[in-house]
Amino acid sequence: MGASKSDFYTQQQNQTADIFKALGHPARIAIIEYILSMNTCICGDLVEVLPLSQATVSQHLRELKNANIIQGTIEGNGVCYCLNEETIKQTKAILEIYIESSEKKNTGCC
Amino acid sequence: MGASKSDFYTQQQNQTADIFKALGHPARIAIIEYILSMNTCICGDLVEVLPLSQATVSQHLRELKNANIIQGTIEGNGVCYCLNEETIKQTKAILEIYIESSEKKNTGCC
DNA sequence: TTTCTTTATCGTAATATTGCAATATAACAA
DNA sequence: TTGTTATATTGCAATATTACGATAAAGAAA
Repeated sequence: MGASKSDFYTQQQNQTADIFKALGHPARIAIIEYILSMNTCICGDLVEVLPLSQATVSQHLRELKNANIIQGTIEGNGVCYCLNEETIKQTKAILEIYIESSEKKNTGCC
Repeated sequence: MGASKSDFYTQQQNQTADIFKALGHPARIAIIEYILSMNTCICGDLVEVLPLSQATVSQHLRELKNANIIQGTIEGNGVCYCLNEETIKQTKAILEIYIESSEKKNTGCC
Protein backbone atom coordinates (compact mmCIF):
# COMPACT_ATOMS: atom_id res chain seq x y z
CA MET A 1 0.00 0.00 0.00
CA GLY A 2 1.08 3.58 0.38
CA ALA A 3 -0.54 4.60 -2.87
CA SER A 4 -3.24 7.14 -2.28
CA LYS A 5 -6.61 6.12 -3.67
CA SER A 6 -7.00 9.18 -5.84
CA ASP A 7 -9.67 7.51 -7.97
CA PHE A 8 -12.13 7.72 -5.13
CA TYR A 9 -11.90 11.45 -4.58
CA THR A 10 -13.36 14.17 -6.75
CA GLN A 11 -11.15 15.88 -9.30
CA GLN A 12 -11.48 19.04 -7.24
CA GLN A 13 -10.27 17.30 -4.13
CA ASN A 14 -7.31 15.80 -5.94
CA GLN A 15 -6.37 19.10 -7.56
CA THR A 16 -6.65 20.97 -4.29
CA ALA A 17 -4.51 18.40 -2.53
CA ASP A 18 -1.92 18.51 -5.31
CA ILE A 19 -1.45 22.25 -4.91
CA PHE A 20 -1.18 22.02 -1.15
CA LYS A 21 1.24 19.13 -1.48
CA ALA A 22 3.46 21.17 -3.76
CA LEU A 23 3.44 23.94 -1.17
CA GLY A 24 4.20 21.45 1.58
CA HIS A 25 7.98 21.57 1.65
CA PRO A 26 10.11 24.27 3.28
CA ALA A 27 12.47 24.41 0.31
CA ARG A 28 9.56 25.20 -1.98
CA ILE A 29 8.23 27.82 0.42
CA ALA A 30 11.71 29.34 0.46
CA ILE A 31 11.81 29.28 -3.35
CA ILE A 32 8.48 31.08 -3.56
CA GLU A 33 9.55 33.69 -1.03
CA TYR A 34 12.82 34.20 -2.83
CA ILE A 35 11.13 34.60 -6.20
CA LEU A 36 8.80 37.18 -4.66
CA SER A 37 11.70 39.03 -3.06
CA MET A 38 13.38 39.56 -6.43
CA ASN A 39 12.23 41.42 -9.45
CA THR A 40 13.85 38.95 -11.77
CA CYS A 41 14.56 35.43 -10.70
CA ILE A 42 17.17 33.21 -12.23
CA CYS A 43 17.35 29.66 -10.99
CA GLY A 44 21.11 29.89 -10.60
CA ASP A 45 20.67 32.28 -7.71
CA LEU A 46 18.53 29.78 -5.89
CA VAL A 47 21.28 27.21 -5.75
CA GLU A 48 23.37 29.70 -3.80
CA VAL A 49 20.52 30.72 -1.53
CA LEU A 50 19.34 27.23 -0.64
CA PRO A 51 21.33 24.43 1.01
CA LEU A 52 20.56 22.13 -1.86
CA SER A 53 22.31 20.91 -4.95
CA GLN A 54 21.42 22.28 -8.36
CA ALA A 55 19.68 19.00 -9.24
CA THR A 56 17.48 19.15 -6.17
CA VAL A 57 16.54 22.79 -6.70
CA SER A 58 15.62 21.99 -10.27
CA GLN A 59 13.42 19.16 -9.05
CA HIS A 60 11.59 21.42 -6.59
CA LEU A 61 11.09 23.99 -9.32
CA ARG A 62 9.59 21.32 -11.53
CA GLU A 63 7.11 20.35 -8.82
CA LEU A 64 6.06 23.96 -8.39
CA LYS A 65 5.69 24.24 -12.14
CA ASN A 66 3.67 21.02 -12.39
CA ALA A 67 1.28 22.37 -9.78
CA ASN A 68 1.01 25.64 -11.74
CA ILE A 69 2.30 27.60 -8.77
CA ILE A 70 5.15 29.15 -10.73
CA GLN A 71 5.86 29.60 -14.39
CA GLY A 72 9.17 30.06 -16.11
CA THR A 73 10.21 31.59 -19.37
CA ILE A 74 13.55 31.06 -21.02
CA GLU A 75 15.57 34.25 -20.79
CA GLY A 76 18.95 34.20 -22.47
CA ASN A 77 20.59 31.03 -21.30
CA GLY A 78 18.80 31.04 -17.98
CA VAL A 79 15.16 30.76 -16.94
CA CYS A 80 13.10 33.50 -15.37
CA TYR A 81 10.56 32.21 -12.86
CA CYS A 82 7.64 34.03 -11.34
CA LEU A 83 4.55 33.22 -9.35
CA ASN A 84 1.36 32.16 -11.10
CA GLU A 85 -0.98 34.51 -9.26
CA GLU A 86 -4.06 32.76 -10.55
CA THR A 87 -3.28 29.49 -8.80
CA ILE A 88 -2.51 31.23 -5.52
CA LYS A 89 -5.75 33.18 -5.78
CA GLN A 90 -7.72 30.02 -6.41
CA THR A 91 -6.09 28.37 -3.43
CA LYS A 92 -6.87 31.37 -1.25
CA ALA A 93 -10.49 31.14 -2.40
CA ILE A 94 -10.68 27.53 -1.25
CA LEU A 95 -9.50 28.51 2.21
CA GLU A 96 -12.04 31.35 2.25
CA ILE A 97 -14.81 28.88 1.56
CA TYR A 98 -13.60 26.73 4.43
CA ILE A 99 -13.59 29.70 6.77
CA GLU A 100 -17.04 30.89 5.72
CA SER A 101 -18.43 27.41 5.97
CA SER A 102 -16.97 27.00 9.43
CA GLU A 103 -18.31 30.34 10.62
CA LYS A 104 -21.81 29.41 9.50
CA LYS A 105 -21.91 26.40 11.76
CA ASN A 106 -24.02 26.91 14.85
CA THR A 107 -22.84 24.07 17.04
CA GLY A 108 -20.50 25.01 19.82
CA CYS A 109 -19.26 21.45 19.93
CA CYS A 110 -15.55 22.30 19.92
CA MET B 1 19.08 11.22 1.89
CA GLY B 2 15.43 12.00 1.53
CA ALA B 3 15.36 13.86 4.84
CA SER B 4 14.45 17.46 4.34
CA LYS B 5 16.99 19.87 5.78
CA SER B 6 14.52 21.64 8.02
CA ASP B 7 17.29 23.12 10.17
CA PHE B 8 18.24 25.44 7.37
CA TYR B 9 14.87 27.07 6.92
CA THR B 10 13.21 29.61 9.16
CA GLN B 11 10.71 28.43 11.72
CA GLN B 12 8.07 30.30 9.73
CA GLN B 13 8.96 28.45 6.55
CA ASN B 14 8.86 25.09 8.30
CA GLN B 15 5.54 25.84 9.98
CA THR B 16 4.00 27.06 6.76
CA ALA B 17 5.18 23.98 4.91
CA ASP B 18 3.87 21.69 7.66
CA ILE B 19 0.36 23.12 7.35
CA PHE B 20 0.39 22.85 3.57
CA LYS B 21 1.76 19.33 3.80
CA ALA B 22 -1.08 18.32 6.11
CA LEU B 23 -3.54 19.75 3.58
CA GLY B 24 -1.76 17.94 0.75
CA HIS B 25 -3.69 14.69 0.63
CA PRO B 26 -7.11 14.18 -0.96
CA ALA B 27 -8.34 12.12 1.98
CA ARG B 28 -7.58 14.97 4.32
CA ILE B 29 -9.26 17.46 2.01
CA ALA B 30 -12.28 15.16 1.95
CA ILE B 31 -12.23 14.95 5.74
CA ILE B 32 -12.19 18.74 6.07
CA GLU B 33 -15.02 19.12 3.57
CA TYR B 34 -17.04 16.47 5.34
CA ILE B 35 -16.51 18.05 8.74
CA LEU B 36 -17.67 21.37 7.29
CA SER B 37 -20.71 19.78 5.69
CA MET B 38 -21.93 18.49 9.05
CA ASN B 39 -22.92 20.34 12.14
CA THR B 40 -21.52 17.66 14.34
CA CYS B 41 -18.81 15.35 13.17
CA ILE B 42 -18.13 11.96 14.61
CA CYS B 43 -15.13 10.08 13.30
CA GLY B 44 -17.17 6.92 12.88
CA ASP B 45 -19.10 8.56 10.06
CA LEU B 46 -15.89 9.26 8.21
CA VAL B 47 -14.98 5.60 7.98
CA GLU B 48 -18.20 5.03 6.08
CA VAL B 49 -17.74 8.05 3.84
CA LEU B 50 -14.12 7.41 2.88
CA PRO B 51 -12.67 4.36 1.12
CA LEU B 52 -10.26 3.85 3.97
CA SER B 53 -10.01 1.67 7.03
CA GLN B 54 -10.71 3.05 10.48
CA ALA B 55 -6.99 2.95 11.28
CA THR B 56 -6.09 5.02 8.24
CA VAL B 57 -8.81 7.58 8.87
CA SER B 58 -7.63 7.93 12.45
CA GLN B 59 -4.09 8.50 11.19
CA HIS B 60 -5.21 11.26 8.81
CA LEU B 61 -7.19 12.87 11.61
CA ARG B 62 -4.09 12.85 13.79
CA GLU B 63 -2.07 14.60 11.09
CA LEU B 64 -4.71 17.29 10.75
CA LYS B 65 -4.75 17.65 14.53
CA ASN B 66 -0.95 17.86 14.74
CA ALA B 67 -0.99 20.66 12.17
CA ASN B 68 -3.69 22.43 14.21
CA ILE B 69 -6.07 22.33 11.28
CA ILE B 70 -8.78 20.53 13.21
CA GLN B 71 -9.48 20.05 16.88
CA GLY B 72 -11.47 17.34 18.55
CA THR B 73 -13.25 17.13 21.83
CA ILE B 74 -14.43 13.94 23.44
CA GLU B 75 -18.19 13.77 23.27
CA GLY B 76 -19.81 10.79 24.91
CA ASN B 77 -17.83 7.85 23.69
CA GLY B 78 -17.01 9.41 20.35
CA VAL B 79 -14.99 12.44 19.34
CA CYS B 80 -16.39 15.62 17.86
CA TYR B 81 -14.07 17.25 15.35
CA CYS B 82 -14.24 20.72 13.91
CA LEU B 83 -12.06 23.07 11.96
CA ASN B 84 -9.57 25.32 13.73
CA GLU B 85 -10.53 28.54 11.97
CA GLU B 86 -7.49 30.36 13.26
CA THR B 87 -5.03 28.13 11.42
CA ILE B 88 -6.95 28.39 8.17
CA LYS B 89 -7.09 32.16 8.53
CA GLN B 90 -3.36 32.35 9.10
CA THR B 91 -2.76 30.19 6.07
CA LYS B 92 -5.01 32.37 3.98
CA ALA B 93 -3.06 35.40 5.19
CA ILE B 94 0.18 33.85 3.94
CA LEU B 95 -1.30 33.38 0.48
CA GLU B 96 -2.55 36.96 0.55
CA ILE B 97 0.96 38.20 1.23
CA TYR B 98 2.20 36.15 -1.72
CA ILE B 99 -0.43 37.65 -4.00
CA GLU B 100 0.21 41.21 -2.88
CA SER B 101 3.92 40.74 -3.18
CA SER B 102 3.52 39.35 -6.66
CA GLU B 103 1.23 42.17 -7.76
CA LYS B 104 3.78 44.75 -6.61
CA LYS B 105 6.42 43.43 -8.95
CA ASN B 106 6.95 45.61 -11.95
CA THR B 107 8.84 43.28 -14.26
CA GLY B 108 6.91 41.77 -17.08
CA CYS B 109 9.36 38.93 -17.29
CA CYS B 110 6.79 36.09 -17.28
C1' DT C 1 33.62 25.13 -34.57
C1' DT C 2 34.76 24.69 -29.27
C1' DT C 3 33.96 26.06 -24.66
C1' DC C 4 31.36 27.86 -20.95
C1' DT C 5 27.15 28.59 -18.44
C1' DT C 6 22.69 27.33 -17.09
C1' DT C 7 19.05 24.23 -16.37
C1' DA C 8 17.01 19.52 -16.83
C1' DT C 9 17.03 14.62 -16.41
C1' DC C 10 18.63 9.96 -14.99
C1' DG C 11 19.91 6.65 -11.61
C1' DT C 12 20.12 5.53 -7.03
C1' DA C 13 20.13 5.66 -1.87
C1' DA C 14 17.93 7.33 2.30
C1' DT C 15 13.86 8.60 4.39
C1' DA C 16 8.84 9.52 4.69
C1' DT C 17 4.09 8.57 3.76
C1' DT C 18 0.12 5.70 3.04
C1' DG C 19 -2.74 1.99 4.24
C1' DC C 20 -4.30 -1.99 6.73
C1' DA C 21 -4.82 -5.84 10.16
C1' DA C 22 -4.34 -6.54 14.76
C1' DT C 23 -4.42 -4.82 19.09
C1' DA C 24 -5.02 -1.39 22.76
C1' DT C 25 -7.58 2.08 25.12
C1' DA C 26 -11.52 4.51 26.89
C1' DA C 27 -16.18 5.49 27.81
C1' DC C 28 -20.68 3.91 28.11
C1' DA C 29 -24.36 0.09 28.83
C1' DA C 30 -26.10 -3.83 30.94
C1' DT D 1 -18.23 -6.88 36.79
C1' DT D 2 -18.67 -7.96 31.48
C1' DG D 3 -19.79 -6.53 26.98
C1' DT D 4 -20.17 -3.11 23.43
C1' DT D 5 -18.91 0.84 20.76
C1' DA D 6 -15.70 4.38 19.20
C1' DT D 7 -11.19 5.89 18.51
C1' DA D 8 -6.06 5.39 18.87
C1' DT D 9 -1.78 2.98 18.40
C1' DT D 10 1.47 -0.54 16.78
C1' DG D 11 3.85 -3.12 13.30
C1' DC D 12 4.62 -3.88 8.76
C1' DA D 13 4.48 -3.79 3.53
C1' DA D 14 3.97 -0.94 -0.57
C1' DT D 15 4.76 3.30 -2.55
C1' DA D 16 6.36 8.17 -2.74
C1' DT D 17 9.48 11.88 -1.76
C1' DT D 18 13.88 13.96 -1.08
C1' DA D 19 18.53 14.58 -2.20
C1' DC D 20 22.67 14.16 -4.82
C1' DG D 21 26.26 12.91 -8.33
C1' DA D 22 26.68 12.23 -13.04
C1' DT D 23 25.31 13.41 -17.31
C1' DA D 24 22.59 15.56 -21.00
C1' DA D 25 20.74 19.48 -23.48
C1' DA D 26 20.66 24.14 -25.17
C1' DG D 27 21.99 28.68 -25.71
C1' DA D 28 25.92 32.31 -25.18
C1' DA D 29 30.58 33.46 -25.80
C1' DA D 30 34.99 32.74 -27.68
